Amino acid sequence: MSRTTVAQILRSSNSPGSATVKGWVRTKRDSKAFSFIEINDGSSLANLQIIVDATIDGYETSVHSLRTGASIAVEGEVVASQGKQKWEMQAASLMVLGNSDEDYPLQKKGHSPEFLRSIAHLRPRTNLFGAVFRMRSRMAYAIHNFFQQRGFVYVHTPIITASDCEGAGEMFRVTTLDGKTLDKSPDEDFFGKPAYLTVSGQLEGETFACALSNIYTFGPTFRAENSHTSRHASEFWMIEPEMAFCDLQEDMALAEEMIKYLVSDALENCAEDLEFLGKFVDKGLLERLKFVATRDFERISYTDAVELLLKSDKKFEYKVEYGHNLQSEHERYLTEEHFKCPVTVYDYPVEIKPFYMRRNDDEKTVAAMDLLVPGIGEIVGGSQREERLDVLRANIKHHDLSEEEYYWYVDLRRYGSVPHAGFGLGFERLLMFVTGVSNIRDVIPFPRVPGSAEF
RNA sequence: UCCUCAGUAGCUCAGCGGUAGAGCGGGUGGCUGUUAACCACUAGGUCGUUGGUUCGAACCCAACCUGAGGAGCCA
Repeated sequence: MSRTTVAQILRSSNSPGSATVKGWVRTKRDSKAFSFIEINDGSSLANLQIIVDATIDGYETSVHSLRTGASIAVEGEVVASQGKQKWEMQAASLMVLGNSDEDYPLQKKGHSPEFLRSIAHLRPRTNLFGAVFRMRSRMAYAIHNFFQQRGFVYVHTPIITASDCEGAGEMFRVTTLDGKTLDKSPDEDFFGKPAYLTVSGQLEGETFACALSNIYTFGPTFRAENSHTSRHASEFWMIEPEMAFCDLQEDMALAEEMIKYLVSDALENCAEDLEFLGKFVDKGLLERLKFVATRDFERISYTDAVELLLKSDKKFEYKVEYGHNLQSEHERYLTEEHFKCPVTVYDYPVEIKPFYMRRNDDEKTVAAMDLLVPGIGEIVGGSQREERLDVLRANIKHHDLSEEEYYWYVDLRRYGSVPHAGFGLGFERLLMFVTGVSNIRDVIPFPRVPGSAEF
């Protein structure tokens, strides 16, 4: 008989009749005449309760010695439960596929996220991580839906790249030189020049936007920053749409629309997992998500934001000053205390932003934007790109970059240049926002952070 | 890179200068449909590491390691 998932059984409205389920034992309660076994196969948060009478074949040898974590296959009749769940299974036969050693580390009680991180190979078997990673999968799917429905083309930008800097942080070097040859010149290395893991697919994305109009990337990126916070990882996934014939206004509108779309999709399709997360991880989660899905976001220029911060009674650890980046505490004040909703801050001072952002007519600011959300801070960063050849060239020079290195990027401005814009969305930051999980290491299957690349 | 806090049983923690403890988990047995089941018994620890102070250190001091939180950088 083919396998029925736990989710299929639990969600059926009529009695499903006889079925075979396979999964892992979450808990077992023995009585003299029978045992209750709860199994989970990851198809849903909830477990299926199975009643095994002691009269069943092999009860003494198999069921009695069954431990938490064991994998089993059970065939039986699904019947209405006398307990608090709707359905349960009366086992006709039970097969132990693999018992679990007695030192199985997952108990039938709450564990700290730090401990679970140390057993990242087993943590998807917990309610929390099952919920988080089902949602991660759903959100990835929803991201593709969002862009595909709008006619965006999915582009795979390279993971190994030779163009350095881009102003997006420290890079990991990729090399085949070993301990003996490490002092050799990069000319003799695998690619004939220094190569790195990408920190962003944006520049390559722009080349495709300048041909296919609307594109997006969705893939891993790497930053060798030595940052120790709950919001940074060395390897993370990023979504980067890029649109030709597009200005900053349309760019901001797309970012806001996207966040709303993803939050709505989660509410619609991850109800069971969200209910769990709202109960055990973040009490205000559902309320916040519903709020974000329905309410308009705020927008404020950098200049106005600075003024607003200066006028506020709030005491900040760091001074608010025009021309400086907004500190985390400033961003959080805007989104969490002042507006109490997602806020897009736009038109930043030219000095604090990278070379490719479009200079505004005031000559003091660039057409850049950051979308801030409560609890996380910056979740999206984007800009309209500089499409004017002479201005871009001057910027490259001003930032001490080599125009030769970026000849292909400059070429886009020589052959049919168009206004274009895009943004980057940190996938894990989105997941933190949508799941209420407060540490980035708990929304990525195997986190890589400075000093740690286990599993 | 900087600042702060924490490392005691498999897990969560108490003990804070005088012979190492609890709950949960594990093992064994019992049990009336249980649901983080219940009851009884039981095994389990170089108290993160290395030095120092002391008659005596899990406890005081120093350095280091690991983890967490925050800052910066960013997504």
